Amino acid sequence: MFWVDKLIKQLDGQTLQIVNDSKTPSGRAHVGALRGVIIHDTIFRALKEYGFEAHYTFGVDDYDPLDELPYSKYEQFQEFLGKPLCEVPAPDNTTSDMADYYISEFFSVFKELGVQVTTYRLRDIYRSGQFDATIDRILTKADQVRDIYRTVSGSIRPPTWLPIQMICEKCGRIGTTEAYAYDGQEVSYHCRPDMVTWATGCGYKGKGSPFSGRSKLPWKLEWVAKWANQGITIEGAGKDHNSKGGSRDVAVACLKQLFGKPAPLNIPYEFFLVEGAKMSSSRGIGVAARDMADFLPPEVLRFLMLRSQPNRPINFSPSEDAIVKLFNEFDRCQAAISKPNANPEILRIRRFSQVSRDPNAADIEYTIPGMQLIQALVQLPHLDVVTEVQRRNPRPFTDLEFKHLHRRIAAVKYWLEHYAEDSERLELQQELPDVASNLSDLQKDFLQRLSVALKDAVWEGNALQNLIFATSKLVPIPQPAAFSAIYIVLFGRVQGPRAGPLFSYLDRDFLMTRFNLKE
RNA sequence: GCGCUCUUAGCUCAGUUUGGUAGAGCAGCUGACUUUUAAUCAGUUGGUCGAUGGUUCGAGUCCAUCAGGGCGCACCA
Repeated sequence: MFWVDKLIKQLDGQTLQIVNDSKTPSGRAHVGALRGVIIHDTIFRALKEYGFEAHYTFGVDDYDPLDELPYSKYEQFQEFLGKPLCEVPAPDNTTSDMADYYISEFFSVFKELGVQVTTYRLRDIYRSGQFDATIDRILTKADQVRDIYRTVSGSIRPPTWLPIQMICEKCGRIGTTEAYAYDGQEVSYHCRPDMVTWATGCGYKGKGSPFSGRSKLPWKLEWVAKWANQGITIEGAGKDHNSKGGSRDVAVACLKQLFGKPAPLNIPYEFFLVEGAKMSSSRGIGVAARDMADFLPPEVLRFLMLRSQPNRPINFSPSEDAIVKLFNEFDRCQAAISKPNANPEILRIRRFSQVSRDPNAADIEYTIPGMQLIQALVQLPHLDVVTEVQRRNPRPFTDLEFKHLHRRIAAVKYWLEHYAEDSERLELQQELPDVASNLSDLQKDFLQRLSVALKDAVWEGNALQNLIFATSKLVPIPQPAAFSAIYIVLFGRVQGPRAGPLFSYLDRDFLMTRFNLKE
């Protein structure tokens, strides 16, 4: 059974389900951040399918302090370290602030993936006072919070420690203030220069109201506040939160003890890993969510994210083999739609991979050529890929198929430009490659005969393919050796696209010259 | 140090919650398609389920211990 169906079976009968997720917009969102998004979206879609009244909300944690510079080139942002992200200017001033800048890019991916969420910004929540009552309760019961910290996570807080971060009214920093007293109205705090290593407080000591956006809860308590205030019933988290005594445990304990509410259903999920760091740098991989969405078609990206069970890590590799396999598996999954006895789990995966939120959407039935073929055709110069694949297809493509075909072609081009190793490229060599000198005499003889035979050949794929076989018999030469000879002189590698059709796309004189090694 | 997770066919993984004769896809192999490519179709090989011990009429499944892999947390979110 598909993991999401199992998950929903565990739910109690409560009809209203609120699924929540969040992200701190402190830099370009990594592709791994999409895993949680897709997991929650899949749960959300499935809930509606099962007849629950479901909502999917997504919080932008833009009141968090800037605790590192997104890129070293932004050294001019040094002075903003410690200030709320929504108070830091955007790197290029295209948007009002840094938080908005980064989350906008992330949300643009949501849209393409068909992820529909109700978004909210923590700055608005705090400033509008929606958290005020919760903050008061937490501050009033700070002793219980300290106790939970001690018993659950084993961290000892001084008796004066308060779970609140005031915004320094002098320097505007939020990450450098230490609160030490609350009288029910105002919080006393100290903006300490040595509070954290990544930012320097101004030294101001002050006292002020923690309400209406003048303070922020630390992460663990902020989580509690969201759960308590918004009635969240389902929220998974990456394994970084799910260690014993980690933030999740502390938050759940606080929610129960301070607010008497049950913990939302957790879905602990593993990370999405992109092939080892060494490989990624050598391939110059951009692993931002935006980059991955530019590469993979949306339904393939969804497929990649949700076909693995949440508790399993996903290892993504942009190697040719891995990419071809990914698309092939997606195509098999796609083909299952029209098979009468298809594996039901495969059908579930396919359903939730589709971009459209409508489970009965008509736009999921299409069949387009596989990745190998498109990869080969895209790399042949002066060839209109769409025309060529249409010519081979038994029936005319539908508009929907054209759309997906174009998207797949774009994926191949993106892969070639950003990820492909030289050895993975299929480049028609302008000159005879050096490796051709390693050809055996038999292979050379074969190419020579082929060159002559091509002179009067019918220039059509199957006819050419047959000509190749016939020529190899004349030499005679084992066929694998014959084919690799062809690929070596054309591409400098031992394999390639189906030779007959390939020839038909190429110029007769060019091939005759290339195969005539004696020249 | 604390904790999570994984180990099942060559590869990627289902199956473990509620024990009952080992599964899928790919690869491989065989055959077909008037001839073998990173094509199509049909068929098919292949696993003492990481190790040891225990519970049981019966263990991939439950319990304990061990080994190996991956990862997280340690007062950041």
